[in-house]
Amino acid sequence: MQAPPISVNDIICTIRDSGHRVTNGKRAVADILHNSSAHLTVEELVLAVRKIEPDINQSTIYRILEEFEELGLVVHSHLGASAAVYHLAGQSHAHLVCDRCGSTQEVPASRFDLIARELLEEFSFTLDRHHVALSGLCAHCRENVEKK
Amino acid sequence: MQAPPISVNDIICTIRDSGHRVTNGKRAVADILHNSSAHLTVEELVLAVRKIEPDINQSTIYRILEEFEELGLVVHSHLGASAAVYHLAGQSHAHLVCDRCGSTQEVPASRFDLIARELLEEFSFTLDRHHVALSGLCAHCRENVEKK
DNA sequence: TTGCCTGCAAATCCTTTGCACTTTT
DNA sequence: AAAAGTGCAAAGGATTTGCAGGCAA
Repeated sequence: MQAPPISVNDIICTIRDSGHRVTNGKRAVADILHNSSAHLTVEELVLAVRKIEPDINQSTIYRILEEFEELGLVVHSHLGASAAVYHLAGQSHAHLVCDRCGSTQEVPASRFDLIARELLEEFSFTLDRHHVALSGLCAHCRENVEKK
Repeated sequence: MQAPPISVNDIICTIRDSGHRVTNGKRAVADILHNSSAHLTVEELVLAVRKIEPDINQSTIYRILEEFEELGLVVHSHLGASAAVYHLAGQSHAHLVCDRCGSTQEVPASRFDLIARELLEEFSFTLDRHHVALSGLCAHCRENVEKK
């Protein structure tokens, strides 16, 4: 059920095949996302990309990410914090976000196969398992709450 | 598993008990949220509250909602659209948000009891079932995608 | 009276957009 | 050369904040 890992080359080919153009900026974004298992904010992405392409502009990053999302290469989530985070679609996982401390854990997307099937059958809703973000309390914050 | 319904009076008492003050603005916000099963944006809430308290300011609404959330009376979700939506915690349900058309369906929170238990056991994560928002495709948009 | 609450306006943060210029194809 | 991509700056929307005055306790 897990999508196969996507190489930087796969990304480049997908861009070209879709009729879009391959630029240094896109190569750099693909590179960063591929070499980072984390979920990055646009700001973090900009800083990272500038180590490769120093003159890249933030709005260009936004536009590249928009294109990558349309191509299904990238997904983003709102993890409670204000800014959205992005990562490659191949690294398919859900986020568990702690309401208190903001920490996040990742859960394999396959864990949502069952509920995805239920939602499809009962609500005709096709869950995007690349894009699940669940709120709650992490173990640590849970303890602190209970001590009160 | 469903939280008991919260009356406007319960809300007022919770505010007072917590040491916060009860104001007309808070009463109005409690009233609107209680009488609306929908999930409201701050803007919608402002318009609704102004029918009761014409001079209320938007930033006051934000501050009231912040307080209500801290007290556990209210929860908000980011339903993909830009603005967050708020509703009473007692009206416990998850949102299914269509990525294409933005439509939302509600699902009883109890549907997430099983996965909540799994997440707790395997990841020590306490899911907040009041705050689940899942992305995907609604039946209608699903059809359109397949026709392509 | 005390100090929490509010209105107002300005600030901030994240994201989008218009336009002229530069690349990719 | 044509079209897509980019930098820059400005606009946009959502949310937060500082401060002076107003109101609940």
